[in-house]
Amino acid sequence: MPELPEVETMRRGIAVIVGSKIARVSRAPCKLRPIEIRPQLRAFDHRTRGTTITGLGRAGKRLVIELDSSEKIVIEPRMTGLALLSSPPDEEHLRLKIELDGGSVRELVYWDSRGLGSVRLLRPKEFQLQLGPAKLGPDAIATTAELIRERLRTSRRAIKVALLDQRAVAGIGNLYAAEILHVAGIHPERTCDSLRPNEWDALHRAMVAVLEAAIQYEGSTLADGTYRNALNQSGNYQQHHRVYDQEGNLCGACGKGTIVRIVQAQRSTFFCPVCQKPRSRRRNSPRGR
DNA sequence: CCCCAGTCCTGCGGGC
DNA sequence: TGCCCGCAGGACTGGG
Repeated sequence: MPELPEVETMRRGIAVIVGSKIARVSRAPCKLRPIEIRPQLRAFDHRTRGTTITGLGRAGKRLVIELDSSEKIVIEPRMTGLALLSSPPDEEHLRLKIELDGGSVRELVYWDSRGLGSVRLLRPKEFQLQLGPAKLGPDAIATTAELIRERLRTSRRAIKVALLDQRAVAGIGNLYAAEILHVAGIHPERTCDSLRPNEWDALHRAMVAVLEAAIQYEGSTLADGTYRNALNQSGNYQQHHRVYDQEGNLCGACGKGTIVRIVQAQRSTFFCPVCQKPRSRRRNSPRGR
């Protein structure tokens, strides 16, 4: 599931397309339901044809292709979308082709097995509206402990749930939320308003450390094998998962706890009950007669 | 403000 | 062996 590290890997992997011209945008002959493209293909092709790709960015979990027309192509892979320069995993899930001119690669393709993703062409104003600060928080890898704390410290939501809120902080999904909280030693059910300043610091440090390590390893390719880099190669960070999908395994960090799975906001949460204790309340709870 | 359930979608694995 | 069901979840929406 592409989260920040996977999308960042995609971005780096397709960097060679900068400077190329878009020759044509076309749908691949995919028999499955077409993915969402906005505007519709005709207009999309018309508005992009002949433009030059001037840069590549990332906005949280979205890939941003900047054009010299000042418009931007925003690719949102959701669960299974991939931006590829070559050899897609198969032909039947190939959804969109962006044919290129004047560079070393002939086309950029969008492949998506479940088809939940989207490809959109946005004018500057639309981009600002849809991906601006009102909709997307600061990028998880380029923010500060103070900023995160400021945004969340009065919230009564569980910290794990809040980390998935892209308006609070952008780029974290279910997998990395679990990994980050484990490294930070914070129980996923702790409410935001219960975290102390030093815990926000620990959370921020863990966030940067986990996401940067995951980028170094080119993301996580899970058992379903869906996530791949621009050249259709697997990531390697899954070998370093401490808690995600590790239910029943011994925690590698403490060697004592067994990883458990709970459900929060209809999503699986994995954690180590030894490394991530709920805040002790013994001290202040006068109980008994 | 926040929470919850439902929605989109396909592939896979468990259970019978 | 084959079929059905439920699960995976990112982002969004509508109701409470």
